[in-house]
Amino acid sequence: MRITKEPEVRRQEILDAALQIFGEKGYEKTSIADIAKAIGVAQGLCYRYFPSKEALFDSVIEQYASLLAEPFAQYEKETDKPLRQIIEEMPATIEDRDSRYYALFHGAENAKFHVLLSLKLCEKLVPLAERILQRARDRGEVSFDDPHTAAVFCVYGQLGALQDDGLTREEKLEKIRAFLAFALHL
Amino acid sequence: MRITKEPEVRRQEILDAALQIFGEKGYEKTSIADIAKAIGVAQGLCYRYFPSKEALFDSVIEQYASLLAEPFAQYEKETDKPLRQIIEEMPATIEDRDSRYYALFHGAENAKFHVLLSLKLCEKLVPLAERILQRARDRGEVSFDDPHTAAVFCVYGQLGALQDDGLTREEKLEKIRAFLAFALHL
Amino acid sequence: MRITKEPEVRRQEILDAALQIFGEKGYEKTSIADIAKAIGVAQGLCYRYFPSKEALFDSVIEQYASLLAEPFAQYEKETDKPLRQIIEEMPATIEDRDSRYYALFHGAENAKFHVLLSLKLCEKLVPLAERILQRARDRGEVSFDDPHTAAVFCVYGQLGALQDDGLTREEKLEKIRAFLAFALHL
Amino acid sequence: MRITKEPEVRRQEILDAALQIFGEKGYEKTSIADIAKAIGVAQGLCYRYFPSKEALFDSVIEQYASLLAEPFAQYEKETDKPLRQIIEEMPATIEDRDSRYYALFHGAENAKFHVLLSLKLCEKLVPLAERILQRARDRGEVSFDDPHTAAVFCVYGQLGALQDDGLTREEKLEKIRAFLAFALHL
DNA sequence: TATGAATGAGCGTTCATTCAT
DNA sequence: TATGAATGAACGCTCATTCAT
Repeated sequence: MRITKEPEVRRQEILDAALQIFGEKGYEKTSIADIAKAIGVAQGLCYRYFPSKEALFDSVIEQYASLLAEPFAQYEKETDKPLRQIIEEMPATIEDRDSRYYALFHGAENAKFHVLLSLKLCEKLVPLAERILQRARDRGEVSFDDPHTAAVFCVYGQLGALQDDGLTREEKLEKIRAFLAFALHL
Repeated sequence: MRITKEPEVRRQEILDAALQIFGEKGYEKTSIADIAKAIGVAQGLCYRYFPSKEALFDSVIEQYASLLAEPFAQYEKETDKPLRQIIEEMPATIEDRDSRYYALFHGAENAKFHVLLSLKLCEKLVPLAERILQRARDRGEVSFDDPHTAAVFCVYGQLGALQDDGLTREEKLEKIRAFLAFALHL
Repeated sequence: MRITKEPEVRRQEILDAALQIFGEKGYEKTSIADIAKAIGVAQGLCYRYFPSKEALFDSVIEQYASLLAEPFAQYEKETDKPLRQIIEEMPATIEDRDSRYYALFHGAENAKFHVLLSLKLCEKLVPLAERILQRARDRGEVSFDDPHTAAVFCVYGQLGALQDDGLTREEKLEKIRAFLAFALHL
Repeated sequence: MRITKEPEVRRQEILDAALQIFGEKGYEKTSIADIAKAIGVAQGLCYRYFPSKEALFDSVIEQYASLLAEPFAQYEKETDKPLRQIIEEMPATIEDRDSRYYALFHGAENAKFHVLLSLKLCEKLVPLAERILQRARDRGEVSFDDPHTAAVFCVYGQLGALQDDGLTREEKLEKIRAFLAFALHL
């Protein structure tokens, strides 16, 4: 039984399955056969869309980090709220979409996948955060010299705080908000 | 020709070789055979000391992160300098030892190794930074509510800033110092 | 040079080679590489057809025991001869096909293989023998209470007698016939 | 800590542990290391007592089959009861000692071990059974031509009957007794 | 007699990748 | 575009066995 689909559709199908399975089992323990089987397709077909397993993996990380960053990018583009309010709302915004896949990312097996993805996401969030901080500075809400470094600290510091064990997600977010308000002198 | 060594010595020998090679080629492209060959020993011997390749890898990360954290731990234990001065000196201190192995960590192949190691290092640095911040607060130099979260942001923010491309190491460090002084209200 | 075959054909090819080599060298001393090499095929291919070496071995035993039992199954289905005559003819019938592979089964190396196969064969022969004895009883030729146990003794006793050393095959068969006639009160 | 023992004691200690573990895990999945560890001894020591793993295995089978046969050998040497009574008592006699280790022999893993041991045991029982039948014939209780073949059928038939599934041990033994009485014309 | 670190060869297995169809 | 049998290279790992102590 041979089902033909639009190349873009097939490509996305492979990416979706790969995300799922890489997320569950990690890079090494996932085989191309696993991915192909998950969408009911011949192994060879994956190689028409991605030159190698590693390239597929990188595409997955790239695309999924973008997906996770997207709602925040939207938010950043549209908002002109005061920074204090943004900090209040931001984490919730980010997590909206995240939570859909959140379950995947906390096994023992896939810790490395999680880490790689988180870092990629940070990379994408930094310029957004930087723009927000820039505008806040332009409006006189804050007064640091270097919005880029400030953005880096905000984003990666948040990563670290979320990584931290021992608290509920909600508690972590509350602490993040409090510290950001302090550090940015709001 | 059979050379017998003290178990601890052999174990460390394996760990050292593994660090070297994992750092050069990354986890997957490194085989146990590579490591064994590097120290002129039978493959099987590695399995007397580590139950699996993954366990060996984890031990390498663990030990090397400790090694990198050690000088800073020393520094933290002995110092009672004002926070401002610590920030001035700290990065240099950390990098002393780091630089010895620094060359290993920036290939394209081993990015994942680097990332994992950095994160492990951050884990180890957070409690040290926390203690320093605590003491500074006790001395009235700073006034945040939550030294733990502050430490997390300092350490992970620094990670992000060092990860950032496009600047020399020295420039990055300068920006880190500046932002820390600002964020901690010094 | 890549030769593709029908899965069933390939599967059988592997089974045949495996029988040959397991029979010659025994389970442990046979490697999958040996089997693959014998049919000029990549090792990995064996794992498309059998999930493990042990599963392959079991399939070999199973299939070959069936093969050896088959002529006797034929015979059982068609015959309605008196029991006395069946005993006279039976061993010869069984051994027809057996002898084709007989050479394989008497090295020192493969004793275990032989034993396992023999036992499997006995398992398959018992129900056939039971049916024969049942019919003989229905015809009043014999008069035991429990045809199943009788069949078990006939089949396994024969196994023991053939296993026994020191006589030619023909002599053993003659003794088997004589004892069966006696034990069944013919 | 180095404990020296009489060679014979050590040898037996190794045999006992090997029986235990071969019985549990089967030949292949048992390593010399397992056996050595079980008695708290260095691997190398096993090689002072047995030239190879296979030799150790064979010794285990040999010795344990003898152990199992021993009570029946005793019985055979001392008894001059009528055959009918021997048949009544025999199975119980055999199983006395057997049952001590019986638990070991019915996993899926060690089926092959069980089979090999059973066959070895049969080998050892045949001459005993033969002597008993011989004496019974001398006393005029039975009247077959060939006591050897009769013994073979009795012993191996019993093996098959015990191997058979679906009945309790007690039921099997009852059927064996009944058939033997019939087959030997008692 | 006993140790246990070390060997070294090999094995089962996996899998990314290819290619004839 | 899609299949899936086939490849081939390697890899993690095991283990019987040895040997310096």
